[in-house]
Amino acid sequence: MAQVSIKDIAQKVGVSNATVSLVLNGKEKGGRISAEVASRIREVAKELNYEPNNLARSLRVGKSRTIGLIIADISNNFFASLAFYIQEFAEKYEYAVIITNTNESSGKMGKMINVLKSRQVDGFIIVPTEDGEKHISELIASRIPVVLLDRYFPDLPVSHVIVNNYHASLDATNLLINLGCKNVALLMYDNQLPHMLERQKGYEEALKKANLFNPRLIKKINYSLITRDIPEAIDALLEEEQKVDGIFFATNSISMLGIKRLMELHITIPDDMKIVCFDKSDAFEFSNISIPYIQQPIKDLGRKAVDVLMELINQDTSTFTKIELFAHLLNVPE
Amino acid sequence: MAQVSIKDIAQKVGVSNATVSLVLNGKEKGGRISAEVASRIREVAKELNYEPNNLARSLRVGKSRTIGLIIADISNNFFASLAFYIQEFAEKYEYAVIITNTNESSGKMGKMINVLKSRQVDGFIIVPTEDGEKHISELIASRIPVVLLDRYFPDLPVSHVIVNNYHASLDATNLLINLGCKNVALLMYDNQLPHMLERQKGYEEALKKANLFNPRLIKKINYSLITRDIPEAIDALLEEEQKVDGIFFATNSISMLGIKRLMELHITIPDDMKIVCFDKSDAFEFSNISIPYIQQPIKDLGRKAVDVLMELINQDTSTFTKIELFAHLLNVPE
DNA sequence: CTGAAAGCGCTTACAG
DNA sequence: CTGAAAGCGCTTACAG
Repeated sequence: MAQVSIKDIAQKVGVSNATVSLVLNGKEKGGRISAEVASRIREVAKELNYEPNNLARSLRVGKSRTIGLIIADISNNFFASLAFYIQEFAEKYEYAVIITNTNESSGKMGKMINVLKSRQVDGFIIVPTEDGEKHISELIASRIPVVLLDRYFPDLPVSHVIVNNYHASLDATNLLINLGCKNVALLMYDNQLPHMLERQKGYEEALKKANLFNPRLIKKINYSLITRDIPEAIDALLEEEQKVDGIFFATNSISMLGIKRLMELHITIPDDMKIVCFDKSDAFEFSNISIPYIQQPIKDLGRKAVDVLMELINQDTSTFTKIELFAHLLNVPE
Repeated sequence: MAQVSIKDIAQKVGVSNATVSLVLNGKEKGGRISAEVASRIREVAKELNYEPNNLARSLRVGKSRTIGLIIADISNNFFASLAFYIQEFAEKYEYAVIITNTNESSGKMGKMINVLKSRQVDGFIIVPTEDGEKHISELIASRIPVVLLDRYFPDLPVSHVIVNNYHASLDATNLLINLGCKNVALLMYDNQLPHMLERQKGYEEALKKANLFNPRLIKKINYSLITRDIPEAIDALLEEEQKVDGIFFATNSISMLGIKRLMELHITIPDDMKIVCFDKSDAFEFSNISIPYIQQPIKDLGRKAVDVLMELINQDTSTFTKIELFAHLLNVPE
């Protein structure tokens, strides 16, 4: 509407648009603008309640100071916190964040990439979905800075910030073994994403080393059928000949429903069944049992993702940075 | 970088920019462009992998197709879901959403309003903070469409979408009364936001009608000191002469810590203490007791907020719409 | 040292 | 009916 522009200020003060722009951007040093003119410009700008139009600026300078964030499942607490921190850190760089959600659909991820591209985001932070490798590699080809977060594709020449899932899972499984479990199960998602496979690998190696590995105890859950698959998996495990005495839940969404099922069946944790979870659930607060879990450094993940992206945007090189953070076990019984 | 523009297509096909723009926007009907030219343009656009620059478009048409969403506390599950739905519905209108968080600070809310304004958002959806009335009224004065969500300021001429907090709280308190509670406490935040005061009012009226009102049983929590104030409040209630037998928790963040405290003290729910909560917490899933709670229609709140804002944006009137939805009690014991 | 002009990529009112 | 031109608000390279 009655948007005040640089032109209005220039007119009122009686100088050129350029001079106004220079002063308002603090670039007066080069073109030694008289102090009076400068202060007069600032005065009028305030008086007219001038606010710069970032759209125009972006169009001109070719940078939008906007990050496109694509999250696989924003209803998951872990990702929601991640989004929160990314926003906080981006703000420090004076970047805005457009958050979108794919609901684990690679088709939607592709669509979101295009939406955000057409809005001229300067870079992407993406938690990719399964089968999304093609979309990511196309994005890379278009030479827009990208950082993958939490999940990654080992073969793609792209920066990422992840947690060492293998080690975390190794530790978690070893904890159950050290607590005396002989038949340790794994509930994980049935997908081919490397981070999930590495959680499986950590689990397997720990058990193999202890001579306790039994492939029958790995249950794979279909993401879109969790409310059906998880109780079924738990029930199946309880019917195993070798009494299952430990479970490693590979994600917090799985642990949520898994623990719920155990409680429904009146199985006492940790007496009848010892468990370890990947990520904390809010729900832990509530229960009076202390459940060991793998704590990912969410804040650091967010910070690093933003830092790496900013480097990519600013130095305009085509190198890539791979960052791996370590997760730690919490609530370990003494 | 090698961004393909309308000009490139025009040049290659040998027509004007205008023609290309018309065709690509499906506005060929007016200016009867020959079918061959149209299809040739589309062909070349695809071939060059053309993607429109929305920034330029926005600058020209004066609409950014972007909503600024300002949330008071994104770490709260209720608001996170709200943000999620708003995004989903905005997408249907081909609007993007820039989500920002104020952490309940009105100073930050003011800052965020300016950041989003300079990015030329077409409208705002805001969950305002306490003491934020001035910022909101300034925003209204600048004639940008605004919808307040979940919270509101009764005196301000601005659209809002809220839940009838009074009725919900009346129902919740009556439930406790009907279950036989004689001394019903309220844990609420210590602020002057109308939605909070209405929750208090519903609580009070129900108890007054039943001749059970006792102002000593209202405990006000300082938002930034919840981990200290909530256990203290619970402990104080338990020392009341008249044995407190029911508690109404006015928000899910309060209920989370409140229930945790009760469990630490080994107070059995609902035998020793009956409770009702405003909003569901994920944590409920976990516990094997069924806790009655007020379910707000989160999805509808999000949908309505977007619908109202879109109307405001499109019809450019200065009327305002006040929408009130009803919440319902769930998990009510028979 | 400083102002006038060009141009970012798009759309639309207007002249031919 | 269609193309050439203007202009959204800004910044910056360039001429004076």
